[in-house]
Amino acid sequence: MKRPTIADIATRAGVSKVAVSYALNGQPGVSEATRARIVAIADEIGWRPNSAARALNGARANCVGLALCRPARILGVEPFFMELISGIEGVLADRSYALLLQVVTSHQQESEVYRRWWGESRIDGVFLVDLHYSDTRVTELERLGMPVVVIGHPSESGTLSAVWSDDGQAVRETVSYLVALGHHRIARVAGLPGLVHTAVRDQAFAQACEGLAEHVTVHTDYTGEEGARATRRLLSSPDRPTAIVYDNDIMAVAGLSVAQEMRVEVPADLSIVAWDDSPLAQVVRPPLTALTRDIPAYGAHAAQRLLALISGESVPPFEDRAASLTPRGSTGPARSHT
Amino acid sequence: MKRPTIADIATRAGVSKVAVSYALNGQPGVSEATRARIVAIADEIGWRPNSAARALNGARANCVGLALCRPARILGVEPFFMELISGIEGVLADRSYALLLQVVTSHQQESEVYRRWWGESRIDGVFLVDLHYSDTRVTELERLGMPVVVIGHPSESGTLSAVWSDDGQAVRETVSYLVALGHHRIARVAGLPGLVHTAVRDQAFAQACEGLAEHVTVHTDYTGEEGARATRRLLSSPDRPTAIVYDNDIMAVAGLSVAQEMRVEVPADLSIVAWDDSPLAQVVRPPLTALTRDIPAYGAHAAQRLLALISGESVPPFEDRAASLTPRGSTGPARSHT
DNA sequence: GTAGGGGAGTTATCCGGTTCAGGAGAGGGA
DNA sequence: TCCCTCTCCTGAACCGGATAACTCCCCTAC
Repeated sequence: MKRPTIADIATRAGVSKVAVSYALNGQPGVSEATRARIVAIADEIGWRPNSAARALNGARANCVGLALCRPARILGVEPFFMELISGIEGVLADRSYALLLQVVTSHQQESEVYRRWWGESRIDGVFLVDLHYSDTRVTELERLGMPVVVIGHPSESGTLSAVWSDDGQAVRETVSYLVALGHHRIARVAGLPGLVHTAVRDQAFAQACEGLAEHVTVHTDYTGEEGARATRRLLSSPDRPTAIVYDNDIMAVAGLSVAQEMRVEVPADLSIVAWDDSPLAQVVRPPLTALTRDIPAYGAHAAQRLLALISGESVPPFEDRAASLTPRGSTGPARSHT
Repeated sequence: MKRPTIADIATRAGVSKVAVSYALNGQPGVSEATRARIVAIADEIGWRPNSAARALNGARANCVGLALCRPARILGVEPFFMELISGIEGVLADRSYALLLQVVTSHQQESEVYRRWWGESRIDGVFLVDLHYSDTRVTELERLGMPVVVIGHPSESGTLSAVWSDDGQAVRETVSYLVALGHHRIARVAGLPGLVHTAVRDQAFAQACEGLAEHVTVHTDYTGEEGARATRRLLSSPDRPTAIVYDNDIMAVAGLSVAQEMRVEVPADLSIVAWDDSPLAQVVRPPLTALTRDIPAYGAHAAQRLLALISGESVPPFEDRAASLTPRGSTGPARSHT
C-alpha cells in the first residue's frame, strides 16, 4: 500500500533511478523508447512525485500562502474573500500550485504564520491583504525576503509588489453620479478606519464632496449591526443625507432595512450605493446600485504576479480596473427641497 | 540569507547534527545543559524545521486538505464555508496543522486533486463536504486509504468517518412551530436536489407535513435568483403557502424581497424561515426567523476527528447538535382563513 | 587507424532532518 | 582490578527525488 517511488519504477523498468528521473521530467539523457516505457509504468502504478522530496532539493514548494485576519463572522458574510480565493486558485490550479490558508486573529499572529511557513519551506510566497498604515507586516515580510504580492494600494506596500485598483476613482464616479441626480447631502458608511483602502476612499470622498451642502463619513467594523446603527443615526439627524454610500453590501442591505423600518423611501427619499456588487445586492428590493468589480479577476491578477515573482521575474505594481458603478433601483433623483 | 539548518546549529554548538535533532525534539540522549544550549542557539538564529525534510522521513505532512466544488459566486455568498473553515482552523492552528484549500468545478476534478495531494504526500487527510448519493468521491477516497472526515450524513459516507447534524430534527421542529402558529400550507425552497442533506430535509419535511392542507418542495441551485423565482411562483398560485422555509439565507432574503414587491406582508400574510442563521438574516426587516447552527464548532469537531484519525485512532460517527430555531420577526400566526 | 563527438545510461552526492547501532567515558559493585 | 551499566554523544544510513560528472558504446571524420 506504500506510495510508489521512482525507485520502484526503476526496478520495474530495469534501469536506474536517474534514468527514471530524467524520463519523467522530460530531460535529455534517455532514449524515447525507454522514456515511453518508464512513463507507461509510472502511469500504470499511479506514481506522483513526492512534493517533500522535490522541495528538499531546493525546488519550489509549489504552494503559496494566504492568511486572513478578520473575525469569522465577518469573513463569512463578506463574499469578497471567497471570490478572491476563487480567482487566485483559477491561476494556481493551472500551474499545479496549492494554496495554504489560515485564518488568524491578529497581525502579530499573521506575521508568525508567515515566518513559520517560510521557515519550514512550506510556501514559495504569500499574498498580503487588508493593508494598514505603517503596517508591521510589510517590514516583516521585506525582512524575510520572501516573494509577496500585496493586494492593496502600492503607497504603503514598501518594496513589495502590489496589485491594486483605484478606489478613489470609483468614489469620484459615485459621488458625481449622485450629484448629477441632485443630491447635496451625501453620507458614507465606511469600513475599518485603519485600513489603507478605507483611508483612500475617505480622502477621495471628502475631495469629491467639496462644495456640497453636507458630507460625512462614519466608520464601522463592516458588520450589518454597525451599518444599521450608523444608518439609523444618519437618518435621525435633522439634515439627514439623501444618499448613503456603504463600504460593503451587508451594511448596505442593513441600511436599506433601517430605511424601510423608518419609513424612509428608497430611492425616493434616500439613495443607496453598495461597494462590491454581489448576488445579495441584487436580490433585495429595490436592488442596490453597486460598485462592481471583477473580484475573481483581481485575485487572478495577483496570483499571476506572485507566480512571476517566484520565478524570479520583477513585477511592477499592477493597477487593476477600478470598480464601476452599476445603477439599479436603489438610487434615484433627490427629492427637491421640501 | 539561507535558512538555518540543524547543521548550522550543530556547528555553533560544537556538537553533531544528531544531538541537535534529539535536543530540539525533546528526545532523550542529550544532557539538559546541552539541550538548553542548543535550544537557545536555535531560537537565536530563528531555526524552523524544514517541513519537507521531516515529511521525507515518513513523518506527517502536518497539513490537511479541503476541496470545495461550488461555483465561485455561490461560495462567496454563502457564509457557511467560510465559517466552517474558521472553525476547522481554530483546531488545526493549535496543532500547527495547515489547511490546503482548492476550489474545483467538478467532482472528477475534486477526486483528482485528492489523488494528487495524497500521491505527492502533501496532506495527511481531507474533509469531504457536500455529499451526494452514490458519491464517487467516497469510493475513490476509500480506495486511496487516506484519513477522511465526511462532513455530512453517515448513511452515505461508506466506511469513512462522518461528522453530521440531524437536519431532519430541525425540519420537524420548524414545521411543528409553523403548524402551532396555525399554518396549513407550507412550502420549502430547497437547495440542490443531488445533495444528501437536501434529500434528508426533503424527506423529513414531507413526513412532518403529512396531514397538512398543502406542502410542496421546490429545488433550486441556492442562488438568490432561483430563490426569488421560486418564491414568485409559489406566491402566485391560487392556494399560496402561508409559510416558506428556505434552505439558505440568501434565498430567504430574496424571498422576503419578492414578498414585499408583491405586497405580501411578512409575517402577516407570509412567514419566512431561513436555514442557517447569519448576520444577513438579522439585518433585513423583518429579521428572519432562522435555523441556527454553530458552524465554526461544527468545523472544529470535524477537524478534531480528522486529526484523531490521522493519529491512528478510530473515529465513530459524531452527531453534532441539530440546528435550532431562532424565532424572529419573519414568522407569525397564520392569518385566519379569508 | 584513431581521435572526436554525442547519445544513453550509470554512479556518487546532495537536500535537511530522523533513526539506529554503536562508542567513549564515568561510576559502581564484586 | 575487572566487568557491567548508564549517560551522552557520534557516524552512517535513509527518506525520494535532482543533478553533476563519469563511463560505455557506436558512429563519423580525418
